[in-house]
Amino acid sequence: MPELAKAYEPGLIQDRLYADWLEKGYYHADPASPKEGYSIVIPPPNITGILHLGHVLNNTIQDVLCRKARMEGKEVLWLPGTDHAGLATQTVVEKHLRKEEKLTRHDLGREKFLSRVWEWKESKGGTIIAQLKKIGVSCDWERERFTLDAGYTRAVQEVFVALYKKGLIRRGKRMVNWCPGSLTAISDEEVIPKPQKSKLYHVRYELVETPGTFLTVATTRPETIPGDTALAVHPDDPRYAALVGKTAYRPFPREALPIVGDAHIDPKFGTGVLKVTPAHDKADWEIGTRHGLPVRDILTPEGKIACPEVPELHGLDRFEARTKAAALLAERGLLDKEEDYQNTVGFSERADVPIEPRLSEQWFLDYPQTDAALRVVREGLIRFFPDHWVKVYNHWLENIQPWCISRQVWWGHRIPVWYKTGEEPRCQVESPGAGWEQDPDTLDTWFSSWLWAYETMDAPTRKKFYPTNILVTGPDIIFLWVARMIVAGLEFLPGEGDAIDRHIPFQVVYFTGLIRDRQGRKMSKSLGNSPDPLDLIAKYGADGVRFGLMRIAPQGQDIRFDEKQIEEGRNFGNKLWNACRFRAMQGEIDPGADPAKHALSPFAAALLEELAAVLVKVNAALDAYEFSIAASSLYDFVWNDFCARFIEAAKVDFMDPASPTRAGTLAATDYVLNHVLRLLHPYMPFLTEELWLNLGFGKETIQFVSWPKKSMTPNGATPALATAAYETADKGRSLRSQFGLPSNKKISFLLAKAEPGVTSVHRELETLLNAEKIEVVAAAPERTPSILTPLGELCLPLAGLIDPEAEKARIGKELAKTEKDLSLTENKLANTEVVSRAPAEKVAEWRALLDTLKGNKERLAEQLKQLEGL
RNA sequence: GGGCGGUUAGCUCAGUGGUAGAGCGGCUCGCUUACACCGAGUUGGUCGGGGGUUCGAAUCCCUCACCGCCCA
Repeated sequence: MPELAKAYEPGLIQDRLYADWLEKGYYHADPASPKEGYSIVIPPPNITGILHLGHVLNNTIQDVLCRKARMEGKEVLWLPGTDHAGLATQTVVEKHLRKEEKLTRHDLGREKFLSRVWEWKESKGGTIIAQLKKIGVSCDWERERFTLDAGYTRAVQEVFVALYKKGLIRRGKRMVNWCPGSLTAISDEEVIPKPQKSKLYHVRYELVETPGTFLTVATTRPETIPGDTALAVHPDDPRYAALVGKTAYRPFPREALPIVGDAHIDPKFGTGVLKVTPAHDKADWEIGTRHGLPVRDILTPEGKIACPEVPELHGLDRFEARTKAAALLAERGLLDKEEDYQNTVGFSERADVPIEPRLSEQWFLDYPQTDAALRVVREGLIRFFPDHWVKVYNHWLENIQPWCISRQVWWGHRIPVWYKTGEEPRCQVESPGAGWEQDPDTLDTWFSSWLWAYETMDAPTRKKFYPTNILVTGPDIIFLWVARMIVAGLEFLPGEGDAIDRHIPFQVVYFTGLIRDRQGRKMSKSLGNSPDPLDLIAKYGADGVRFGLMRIAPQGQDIRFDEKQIEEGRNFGNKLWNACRFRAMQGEIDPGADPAKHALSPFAAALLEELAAVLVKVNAALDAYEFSIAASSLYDFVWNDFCARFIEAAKVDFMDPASPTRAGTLAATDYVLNHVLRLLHPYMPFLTEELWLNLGFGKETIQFVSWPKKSMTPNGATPALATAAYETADKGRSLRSQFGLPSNKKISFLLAKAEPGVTSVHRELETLLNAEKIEVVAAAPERTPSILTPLGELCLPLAGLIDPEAEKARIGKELAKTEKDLSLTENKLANTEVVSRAPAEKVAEWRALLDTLKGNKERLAEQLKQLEGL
């Protein structure tokens, strides 16, 4: 057996193992396999993305699930890939072009620009995939897909054509969310409302019929005044009802506007008078429609004022124009006042600029299958973890609006609609022939990723692996992606047969929490509070990062990240490494060790019981997707039960070749390590593989060794004695420390009134206490410090050395606590209400506690009495 | 405005009816032949406030406050 290094050094091991795993094709899923299938599709990261902690969390969870499934004997497909991210990628390449060559995409033209984007994609687009590999994910890389692959692209366009033919996709001139930063429409889901500090301008509109009198309007957007085509008031507003039907002058360009009565006006907002700008506000558009008002579009796509009649504003950016408009109003005596005001403004998710409601010609989809989508979740065919997301999902589907799917972007799936002068437009994938021009727009990237769960699979793969078992993603894309994928599955029926549960894209959705910084803030580039996972991996190893994150990520709760937690993950790996190393020092490991075949010490028996318990706990936790509970249970078992207690006690057997329980202790150790390595493998793939192979548990790999569901339970030995010995050691250590005796100094103890079982744990107790010897005596000598333990009265033979006053204080404190507990318990048992209503089981427990406390009280009182004599 | 989540030791969090737990940190010892990425000991909490149900509430109910997220 090769000697293990003194500390686990991940850097030396990870890359070598991962390359080996890929070379052996362990992660390639075989659709012809007779094994039960298990599948996950990765949420495709954006090709412009770089790895952040959210990816690490999300992908580690998927990896844990896949690795466990492999050990459970399933044929696992974890399908990876990337997303073309239309606008984001186009923006990155445009920026690059502008900086390097001072060119815009229009200078190059569509075709040349797109070939530049492809070049960029080939050289830079794989970054995040390479980074993902560093954390050890077990994806089937032979099936890596991209949303702009030829086949995928065709599928997206066919879906468009199919929905068009069903009449669900329509083109229309409507109010859309326009992003002046990236010059495209975006969907409602991509608009982020943000509170803004604005100003409310009170503007006076002169009444035409009664010159010299004014109507005051409160607005946050005076720059849109040139686009006003009416003023509106609530028809029942006593202040203004008489004015309905009259007219008022728009300040600039000066023109008479009708005053209309509209029940949607809130009389309590501002002055109760609204300026109506149908071209630049959704609500105003509706008012305009109701009253047949003209539409004046006074903004360019870039968000500049286009109104030559007002030369002061014409050509100005919308925000400059706002200030300028206010100044113009003030000059003309039409600005009553301006006041600070907080309102909510929609920002473009991508460009982070305020969106502009704008009338434009776009393609819209009326969602099909929304009822079915609600039903499959309501009926539990798709389960959400945590399930409170169901409400959010339902609310969205119940109030669903048409999806604006066209984008004024070049990089993406071009809309399969063709135009020719004098002909009706045609919707089809291929060009109808010469003279036909394709629609210049592309489709929303999500319009391609909603097919991801199955368009990434060929027919045999789909047959074996669709629907996928689980989707692991963030709740921030519940509408953008999750809900739409469900709709797509139900609409396009990619599964086999008629049953609806064969067509849903996944059976479970696990929503991860968000990773925040220590102050609870979102991680962001601008705050610089997002640590680079690759740095963390270099520092703590992939296993350390994985385990550290998983241990603190409770289901669906946001996580406050602290590097300390990753350090703990690394430390835990090292702990396990050293426990294994210590075992290896004791001789050959028996991979098939069976503790049942040997005489066991109480310590080995206790350990095996604890293993059995933790196994149940880990399995239950993982079945419920409670990853952090499983991880911390294993942490606790390995660190405390196995290392801190068992190994220390086992040293007696390890060092004594003649011990009758030596073989049993070694067998128990091997048996437990064998299970622990397997249980930890999904979390810590590299470390466990390295140990598995080095210790000789297996020759090939740990990755397909069976997943432990239950373990043996010992018989014969009395594990309770081990528990008593551990508790006795704790008390003794505390006692020695109170008398200032360092833990590394070998000292002697006396044990009076010893329990009969002591003999079988005597040597272990000496080891645990680091005692020279523990002498069993009939009675404790007077005037020695002592402490009550489950195995007897443990004394330090320090007669003459003790300070009677300090000792009295110590015992007194102990006695006081015991008395307090005692009276609490007594009172409880004296209360007939309690005794009659509490479960009998509890009452018995309290009675037993009462006896123990009574005994302790007597003995402590006796000790105190002895001290009184000093 | 509506909905959801949260508020437990200095920090990060467990704990869904029976005398408050872990890890980290702090403090004191210690390199005892697996591990200083370690060991031993120890210090930390009127469980956000108020009310209620109950023999008994961190835990169930009501209410308020504050923090975060989503939707309008």
